[in-house]
Amino acid sequence: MELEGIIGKIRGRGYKATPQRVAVLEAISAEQHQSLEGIRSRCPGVGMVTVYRTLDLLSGLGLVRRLDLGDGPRYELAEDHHHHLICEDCGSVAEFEQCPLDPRQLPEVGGDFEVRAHSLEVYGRCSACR
Amino acid sequence: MELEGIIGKIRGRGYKATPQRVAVLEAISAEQHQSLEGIRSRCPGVGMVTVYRTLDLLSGLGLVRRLDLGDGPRYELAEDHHHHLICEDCGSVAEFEQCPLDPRQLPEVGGDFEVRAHSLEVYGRCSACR
DNA sequence: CCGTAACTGAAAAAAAATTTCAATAAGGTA
DNA sequence: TACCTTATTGAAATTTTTTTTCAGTTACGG
Repeated sequence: MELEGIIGKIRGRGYKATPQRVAVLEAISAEQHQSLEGIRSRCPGVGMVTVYRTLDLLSGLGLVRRLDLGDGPRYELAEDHHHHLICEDCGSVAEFEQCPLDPRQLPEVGGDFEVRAHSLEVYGRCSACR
Repeated sequence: MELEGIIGKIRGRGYKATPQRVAVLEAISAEQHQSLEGIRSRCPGVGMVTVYRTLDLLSGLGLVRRLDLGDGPRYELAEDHHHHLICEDCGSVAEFEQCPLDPRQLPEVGGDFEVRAHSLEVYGRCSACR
């Protein structure tokens, strides 16, 4: 759990590491790609408004990623580089680490676009649904 | 413009090609990755509920893709295979055709996951913002 | 410690999405 | 062509989600 590092980044950028923000962060780190509801239920003491604002802040800082995998928005820690396998039948989401991007081609795609990050979602059917 | 083909697919699956659905389809095809508001303003005669339902239907049929590029949901025709360059400064969205995925690696990522499609978003800064 | 600017949260408001249901119309059939 | 059946539409109401407001609170540098 690298929460310490993330908290350090929050402070480093001039924001306060309040208990509420830390609680939201812990909630997010408990499980990847959670719904808002899931996050909220993991930090019941934090007001809804603060959860929204904290997610905005952390997304803006690039510490948290916001996903749309079909239903409502989902959130996850942006620490590690990984991608998603989304089952179109049951909606389950799995992750995989091995990035199938060809690194030689990525810099070319954009011309003078400065690439900073990327996000890949793979859709299909999971083994259980086959 | 391949609307005829898409309309054929709607009918082929047993759904009716109503004027409202065609109007929504034309609105979507007018510009890629539009917001709901943009689509609505391009087919003012179609009620909001019908727009929502049509987008659900077309997404379900795989004819339209739903995106989350940062702000609200966006939609585009799913005909052609392309990906997105999203500028984190100004929010502009560009497309590119050349898919940088290594096709040899993709089948392996999922184990027994059956891959049907994928979606790639590249984040960074556009040339204008540099 | 103190002071201050950043932060929180309850309530209210606004925005977005969904449900309901009576009326309508597409598209097959005779 | 007229008809019939069933899918579809849309206005209104409802529900859900997100944002705004603002008075009170707190983190943290000095």
